[in-house]
Amino acid sequence: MNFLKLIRKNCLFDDFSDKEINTLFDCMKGRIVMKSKGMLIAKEDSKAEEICIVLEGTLLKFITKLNGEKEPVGMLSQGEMFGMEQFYLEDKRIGFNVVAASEVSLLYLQTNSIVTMCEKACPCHQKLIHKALQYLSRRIEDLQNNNNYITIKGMRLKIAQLIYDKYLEQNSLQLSLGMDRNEMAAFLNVSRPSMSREMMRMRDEGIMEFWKDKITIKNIQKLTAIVKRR
Amino acid sequence: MNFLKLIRKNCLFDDFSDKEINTLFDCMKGRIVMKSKGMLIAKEDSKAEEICIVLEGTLLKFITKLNGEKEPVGMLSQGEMFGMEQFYLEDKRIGFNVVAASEVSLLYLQTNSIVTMCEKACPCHQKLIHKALQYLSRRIEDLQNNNNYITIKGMRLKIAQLIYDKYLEQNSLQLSLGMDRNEMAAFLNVSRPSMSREMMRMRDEGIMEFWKDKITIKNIQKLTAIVKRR
DNA sequence: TTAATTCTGTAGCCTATGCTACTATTTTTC
DNA sequence: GAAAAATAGTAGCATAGGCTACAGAATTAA
Repeated sequence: MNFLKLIRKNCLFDDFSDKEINTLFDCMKGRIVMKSKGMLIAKEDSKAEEICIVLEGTLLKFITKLNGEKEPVGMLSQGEMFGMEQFYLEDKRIGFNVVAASEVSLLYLQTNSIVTMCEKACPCHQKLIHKALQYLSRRIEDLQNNNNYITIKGMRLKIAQLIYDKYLEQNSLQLSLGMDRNEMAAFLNVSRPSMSREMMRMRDEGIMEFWKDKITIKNIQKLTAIVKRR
Repeated sequence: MNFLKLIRKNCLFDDFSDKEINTLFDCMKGRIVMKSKGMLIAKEDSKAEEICIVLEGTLLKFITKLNGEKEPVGMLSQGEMFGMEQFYLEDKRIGFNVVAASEVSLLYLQTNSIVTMCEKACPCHQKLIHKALQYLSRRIEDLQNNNNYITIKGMRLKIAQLIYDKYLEQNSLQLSLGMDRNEMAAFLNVSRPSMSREMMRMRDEGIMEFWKDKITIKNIQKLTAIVKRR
């Protein structure tokens, strides 16, 4: 797949013309880097001076806990990026490690030039700034929503809400969670066996069926009933 | 207190000159509005077209739950604002109600003009954009930190971490929480009696003393010991 | 000052959930 | 295709913490 198609997977660049992208690429001192699986992309206390956009492959974010254990805190797939929100902070500290989960190609762009580039205030300049503000705003919204799952009281409610949201998102009674049980438990901030136990109960009550990360909602009324009264 | 001093309490404007502020005020179609205690400032499903900065007084944010109950979700004091992060979202929906908790004076500014104003790319334009990006980034950081408390397992750990953070922040063994027990419990996402119970235990063990929202750390070693091994 | 209301601490009960195994199944590796 | 490593379900026990209810302080209102 060609470079222009790839870069448009990223939300900052999704509606720029070929010409504009080339201009921006120069403006922002773009450079493309390939890394192989397992390589360290960024250390958690390094400073963000560039945005890093995933063109191909997957990155893994993790932090090192005080006891030395590594805790995964998310992943970045095609089109996603990191380094933007840190750049504008006092210390620019990234706060997590990034490692390649597969063969990856990455695009680095100077974050700095988002604000300072092209003194003539070219039209793509404005659009890019708007996109940047949009991106950060969405991150805020996401975080506020993520809080939601963690804040929700009750195992059944957490599970139901997650499935219900995926149902709305994928608009189908057959949905894919996109994570395994461990990840799901971590995401909901509960223990895996307890979660499993409750999922089995819900299956027994005919609310849903599941196999690995595929869920089939069998009784949408019951599911909505659980979700609605929170 | 004069207008210029007041507007500089807001993080977007904290290092602009008088002249620049006046320019921006015109550019962004600034208008100042007074409201009295109890008045509704914004409804939760209205659209953000302007930023609203608190010049004087305090605003209260709350959401209406499905059962009709009002749940407070934060407050805005002098210099703080709302409406910015929502403006760049698809639907611009604010998502919470805002009501005046006291006599207030508010400054409204057209969010739109942050990106589009002064085609000549005047210097204050760039600075303002940078400030906006900074503000949003800080919000992200804040949210990520708030998650922390909620994610922490164990009553004692939650309490200890909160107090420890306040200790670092206020740099004194005698500190002020700035919230009552109910707010604190809500903030840590636990029940008030359970929290109280644990606080009493910690007092009995000589870790701390407290009276209302004032805490005195009696044994900082013990406190750090709790916090350090998470 | 008294009354009303809002905070805080206390007690006791009970359930939801964490945790530790262990097993069965599936996927990966070589 | 056998062995190894993930992944998922099950069971049982221990307990942290939720909830209700009440009492005493302290603050606010009248």
